[in-house]
Amino acid sequence: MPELPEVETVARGLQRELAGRKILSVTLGKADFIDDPGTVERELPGRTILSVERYGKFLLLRLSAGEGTEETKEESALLVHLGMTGLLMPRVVSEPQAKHTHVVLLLDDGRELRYIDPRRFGRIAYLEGEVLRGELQRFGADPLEAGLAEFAQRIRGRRARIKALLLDQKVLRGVGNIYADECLWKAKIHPAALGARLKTRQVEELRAVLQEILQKAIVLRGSSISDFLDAEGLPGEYQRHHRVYGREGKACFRCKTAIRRVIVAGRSSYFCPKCQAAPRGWKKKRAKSRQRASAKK
DNA sequence: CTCGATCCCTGGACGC
DNA sequence: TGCGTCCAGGGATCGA
Repeated sequence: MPELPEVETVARGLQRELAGRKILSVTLGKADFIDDPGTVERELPGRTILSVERYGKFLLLRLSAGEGTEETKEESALLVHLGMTGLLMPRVVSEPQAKHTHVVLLLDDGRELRYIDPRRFGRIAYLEGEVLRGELQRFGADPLEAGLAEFAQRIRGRRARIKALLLDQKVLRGVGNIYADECLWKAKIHPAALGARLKTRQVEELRAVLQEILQKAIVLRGSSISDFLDAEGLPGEYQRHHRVYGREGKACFRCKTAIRRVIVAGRSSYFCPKCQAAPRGWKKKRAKSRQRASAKK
């Protein structure tokens, strides 16, 4: 599941491989996850990939201006979200296509950029000018760049649970379920804690831990827990450093207490019940909602 | 504003 | 071997 470190890894690989390459043609398979397939097919051929950047969990392929629009010089880009199972990698044309290959961009060097995504939870969109800028503005701060003041304001100004805030791309762009749990464990904050209730000290710690863990994960080329591969087709290594994610029932690395899993913000959340103290009222609230759920049946 | 529920989708795990 | 069922989860959306 590609989150910030995985997308950063792919972006770096693609930048190395694709910068300066020209797109000759576009072939689409199943296109139900593409914003406007017709626009993608029409706009991409003839464009040069200027650069590949990460923006939150998106890959941003910056493109040269289209023909006939030289005077407007509108910036344009192909946005690619890998969803849960998306892979984006250049392959030589002769190599057989993997199953679930939905987008193929033929390049001017004998290779093609292939988008493979079994579940099609990803998203692809060609955007330019004001629309592109508007789309990018919808997202919150990059967790690696956010200063303490901005970070604190984004977290403490909200009453939602910290897990929900970390996953909310309008608050911070790029954090997903795995790194949210890893960071909360390291910062000793319960996933159901309310953002507004966090102490100054905890907010500072959380920001530091986020940056430390994300940076470390980037160095190790991300986490490959199901099927993530980078632009070269290589898995990441950070899954070996996971401390809580996917470790229900196993001993906490700090205190040996059994790691537990609860649903917070609709997502599996792994935490240590001893290191990460539950907020007031949380246990009662959970019991109640579980009662409701079983009464329904 | 915040919550939970529901949908999208396929592959893998599991039970029989 | 082959079913059926459940689960994984990022994000959009909707009603409470």
